[in-house]
Amino acid sequence: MPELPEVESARRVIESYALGRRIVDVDDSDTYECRPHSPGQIRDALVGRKLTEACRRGKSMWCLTGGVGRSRTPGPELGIHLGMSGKIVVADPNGAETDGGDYWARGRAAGDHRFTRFALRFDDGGYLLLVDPRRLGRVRLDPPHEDLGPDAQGIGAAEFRAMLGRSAAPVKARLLDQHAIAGIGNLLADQALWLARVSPRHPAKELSRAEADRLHKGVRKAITDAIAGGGVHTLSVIPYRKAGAECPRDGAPMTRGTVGGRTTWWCAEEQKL
DNA sequence: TATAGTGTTATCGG
DNA sequence: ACCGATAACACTAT
Repeated sequence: MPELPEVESARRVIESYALGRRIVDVDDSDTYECRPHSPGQIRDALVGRKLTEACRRGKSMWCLTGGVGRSRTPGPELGIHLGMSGKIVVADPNGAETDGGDYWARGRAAGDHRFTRFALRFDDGGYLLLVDPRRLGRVRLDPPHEDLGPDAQGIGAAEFRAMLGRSAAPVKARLLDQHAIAGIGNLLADQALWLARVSPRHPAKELSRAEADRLHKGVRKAITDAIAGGGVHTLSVIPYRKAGAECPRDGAPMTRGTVGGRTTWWCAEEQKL
């Protein structure tokens, strides 16, 4: 689920609804989601503070925190990664919930907290939840962010070409490498490659200048479209990632394969090596 | 019942 | 040490 567009939606939910509310309790008892912290460690670090800012780079989020009481000394950062199935839910004092969009809403009734793995409770009675069925998400204090590449949403053409660099890996694998460029996931990569008419298996370092620039534009457009549409599942080629589907541009059969360790669909007619 | 999956990372071989 | 490929992680949906 969450790729850059979904994480950005979640960040905006936190920014709009969770900042400035005093934290009075924290449920950090899920030792898998909160590792390497021990239960109570995150609670002890956050109780009495407020979230003051919601930040994002690629698929990683973190919140800045203020001092306890009137103290000017800021608290630790609260890092949140949504993993494969995570979603942020914020509730107002009346318990009315807001989340980052409809990407996980299907089949999951609001108010079902079976999969809540982490929770902040505010002094007004509202709360912030991380709901994550697969438990591949992460919550941690003071997460490192310097190991991420430039954010895919704002990257420039020259920086994008430099990122492709001399990598011999298939270009899709390079797009998925968060150290090289942060925020692109499996579906965003397939959409961007399809928009640019570039084969996912094309070695990154062998792309022509024109191909690299088309791909850069494809990445930017895919992200913009996904944020506007409500998630990566709304991107135009995604419905054609299935057996028997035909490319919506030229009608050629869609090809399935594994690239960069992930299931990949592309139009072999338009996206040639 | 078996398999795939919108992510990350430890591990292994080159 | 770097690079790339693969398995593993936890759990649901098909």
